[in-house]
Amino acid sequence: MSAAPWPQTLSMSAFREALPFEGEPFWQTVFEMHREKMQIKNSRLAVANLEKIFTATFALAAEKGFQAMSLRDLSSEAQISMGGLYSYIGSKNDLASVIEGVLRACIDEVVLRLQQADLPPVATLKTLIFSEIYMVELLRDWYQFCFMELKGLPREQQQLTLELELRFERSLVQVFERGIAAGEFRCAQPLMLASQVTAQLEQWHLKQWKFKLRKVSNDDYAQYVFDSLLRGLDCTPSAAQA
Amino acid sequence: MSAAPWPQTLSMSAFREALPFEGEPFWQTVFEMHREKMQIKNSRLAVANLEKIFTATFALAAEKGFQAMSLRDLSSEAQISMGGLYSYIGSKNDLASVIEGVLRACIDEVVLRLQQADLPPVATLKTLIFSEIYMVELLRDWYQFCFMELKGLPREQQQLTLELELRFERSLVQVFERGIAAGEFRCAQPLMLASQVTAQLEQWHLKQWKFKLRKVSNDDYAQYVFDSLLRGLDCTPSAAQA
DNA sequence: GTCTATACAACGATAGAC
DNA sequence: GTCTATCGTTGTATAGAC
Repeated sequence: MSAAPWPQTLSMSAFREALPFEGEPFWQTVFEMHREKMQIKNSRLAVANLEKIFTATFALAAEKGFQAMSLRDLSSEAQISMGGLYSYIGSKNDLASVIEGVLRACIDEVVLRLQQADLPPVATLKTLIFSEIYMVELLRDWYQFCFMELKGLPREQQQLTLELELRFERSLVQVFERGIAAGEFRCAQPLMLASQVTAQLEQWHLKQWKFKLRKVSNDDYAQYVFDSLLRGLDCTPSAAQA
Repeated sequence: MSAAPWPQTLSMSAFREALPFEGEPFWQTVFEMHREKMQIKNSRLAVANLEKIFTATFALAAEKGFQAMSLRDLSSEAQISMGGLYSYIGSKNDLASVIEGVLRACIDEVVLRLQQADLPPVATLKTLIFSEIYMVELLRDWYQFCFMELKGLPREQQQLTLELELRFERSLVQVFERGIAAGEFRCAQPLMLASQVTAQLEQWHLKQWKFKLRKVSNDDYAQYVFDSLLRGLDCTPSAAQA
C-alpha cells in the first residue's frame, strides 16, 4: 500500500477511489499478506479462491459465530473441498488471525495517511470521523468479524487491538488540546469525550440493523457524530465550516 | 419479584438494597425461573449448585467464548461431574437460553418499576442512566455473556433483544418530547440522541477494561453520560437540579 | 492444484452403578 | 443426587489418488 495524499473531498466515492480497500487490488494485497501460509503458487487462482474463502467465512461467522462454524460448513459455502481449503489456510485459527491482521493493517494505513495530511483541528476531527465511517462501509464484514471473534485470537493480537483503541482516543485528545490552545474549543473531560466518539463509531458497525431500519445513511451518521462532538467541545457550528 | 417503589436516592448502595439482583435471594429467583428444566428437588442444594454452574460458565465464556467452552471444561471449573451437570441443565444450548431469559426478566423488572415512579423529564433521564449503570455493575457477567453470545441463541430470543433496544430508545425519545413540550429541552434529532445514549451505556460494559484502566467509577461515567445527554437536549446544568 | 477417503481426537449426551 | 463409563457424532486435519 502506497502513502498517497488524502482525498480532497469528504465523500464515500472519493474515499473509495483514494484507498485500496475493495475489488481485485484489495484481494491482491490480502494475498500478499499471508502468501507464506499457503501452498498455491498461481497468483490469479489464489486470489480468486482467497476471496471465496474469506467471504464465506464472514457469512458463516456472522450467522452463527466463528467457533460454531465448522470447516465442513466453510468448505461447502465456499465451494472448495476440505482438502482444497488446507492449501489456502494453515489452520482454522490461522484463518481468524489473518483476518485480524489484514484489518489492522488497513486501519494503520488510514491513520498514517491522515497524520501526513496535517490539517487544522476541526478539519482533522471531521476527516477522522467521516473516514472511519466510510472505512466501516468498505470493510464492514472485517470489522464485524474482528469485534465478535477477538476472544478467540492469540493474546498478542487481543493486546494490539486494545492498544489501537487507546491510541485512537489519545490522538483524538491531542487534537482537542490543539483546538483548546487555539481558543477554538472548551472541554472539561477530553478523554471521556473521546470515548464517547469511539462508542458512537463502534455502534455504527455493531448495530447496522438498527440504522438500516431507520434509513440512516453513512453521511447522516457521520455528520451526527461530528455535530455532537462539536457540542462537547463547546464549538459553534459556524467555526465548523473551517 | 415484587414491584416496590423506586429508591429515593440515586446511589449504588440504594439501588443494591432496593433490587434483588445479588446474593442468595437472586439465585433463588434464578432457580425458580428454570425449575422445570432440572431434575433436582432439594431447593437448598439446587440453588448452590446453580450458582456454581452459572459462575463457571461466565468465567469460561468470558475467556474463550461459550461455543469454544466444552462441557468438560465447565464440569471441572464448576467442580461438578459431567453426569451431574445434566441434572441441572437440559443441554448446553439450554444453559445459554436460560441466562438470556434471566437477564431480560431483570431488565423488564427495572423498566417496569421506573415507569411506575412517574418522575419529571430530567429526573427520569437521570434515573434511567444511573440505574442502567448500576444494573451493569450487579449483572456485569450476564450482560457480557448475552451480548457476546446472542448469535448462538434461538432466533426468537435474538428478536426479543433487538426489540428491547428499540423500545428503550423509543421510551427515551418520549421523555425528550415531554421535556420539549414543557419548554425544557430543544433537540433536532431525538432518535439519534437516544442512540448516542445507548452507545455510551453499551460501551460501559463492553469496555470495562478501558474504564478500569482510567479509574473511571460508576458514578463518574453515569454523570458524564447524563451531562452529555443534557448538552444534546440544549438543557442548562441549572435545570438539571430538578 | 484439487479431490475423496480417512485418521483420530474431542464433543455433547446418557445409562446405570452407587 | 452424584458419579464413572461409554455411546454415537462431529470436529480438525492429512494422505494419497487423480
